[in-house]
Amino acid sequence: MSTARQTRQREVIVQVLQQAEGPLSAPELLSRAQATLPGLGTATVYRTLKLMQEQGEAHAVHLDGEPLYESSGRGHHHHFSCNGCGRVFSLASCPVALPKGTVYPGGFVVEGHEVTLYGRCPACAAVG
Amino acid sequence: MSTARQTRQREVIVQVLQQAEGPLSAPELLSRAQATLPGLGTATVYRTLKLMQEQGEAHAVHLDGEPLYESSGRGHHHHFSCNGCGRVFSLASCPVALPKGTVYPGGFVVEGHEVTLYGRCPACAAVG
DNA sequence: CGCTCATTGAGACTTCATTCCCACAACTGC
DNA sequence: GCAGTTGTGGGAATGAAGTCTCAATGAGCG
Repeated sequence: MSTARQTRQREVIVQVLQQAEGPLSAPELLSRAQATLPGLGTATVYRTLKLMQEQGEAHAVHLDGEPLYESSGRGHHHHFSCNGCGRVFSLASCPVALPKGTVYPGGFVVEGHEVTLYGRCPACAAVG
Repeated sequence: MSTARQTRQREVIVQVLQQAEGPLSAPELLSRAQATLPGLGTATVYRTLKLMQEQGEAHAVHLDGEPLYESSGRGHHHHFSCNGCGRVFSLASCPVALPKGTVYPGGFVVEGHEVTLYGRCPACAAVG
């Protein structure tokens, strides 16, 4: 049995992930965490991410093939990918009404769904 | 200026892609095309795929990080990923009513969307 | 038919995300 | 504070997707 230890690096990684506006790529997460903890290494980020995923504290989403990570516990939500700056945001509301068990024409039984919206984030929309 | 030539391999690749039940991964596409054209190489599949994308005849979608390719010209549609067999299907109907230009709370201007449904395909639902 | 240039196949190579290795550092219980 | 174990950093290693090289092949115009 391993006793998960409380370290400065894990603390920072978790914090960065929780304060992010949406899911982050590993390099982005690393870069943001290094602002607080300059010596932080790649391996540690991945290790911590893996640990968090095993404990259900975080999970991975893929957007256009990019692997992104976000902390769990935000409930049902979807993502908004900005065509301007490329950042990804989490959205609280869900534009889809598809209760689990809905059957689609052809006999497809729906158990879950994922939605990604593309467009302009507030900042990019303001610029034009 | 290059004159795009009509070759047997391109013909087969295009056909396989058009007859597929949904987007295919490159290896899957390769494998299906090899049923008709045994000697077909990886490079040719990627080259043709790239060519088709440049000409708007095909495009890539990413599902859980898997890069999949499908032929264009099917109009607005979404995908259904089977939790049983892992295959991906194209669905004609769209469960989302989000006209381009919709503004989401917070100032997010929607320009497009992508939906993926997860569940059981007809075959897997029948089995249990 | 003959020629030229696009295309092909095979495998080496590149790129990138992620993991491994290992010596050193740092938690935690005592 | 000490011991012992877990965590860390960095660079090498791995694995997978896709691209490149190059000699051989073949499409298509004249």
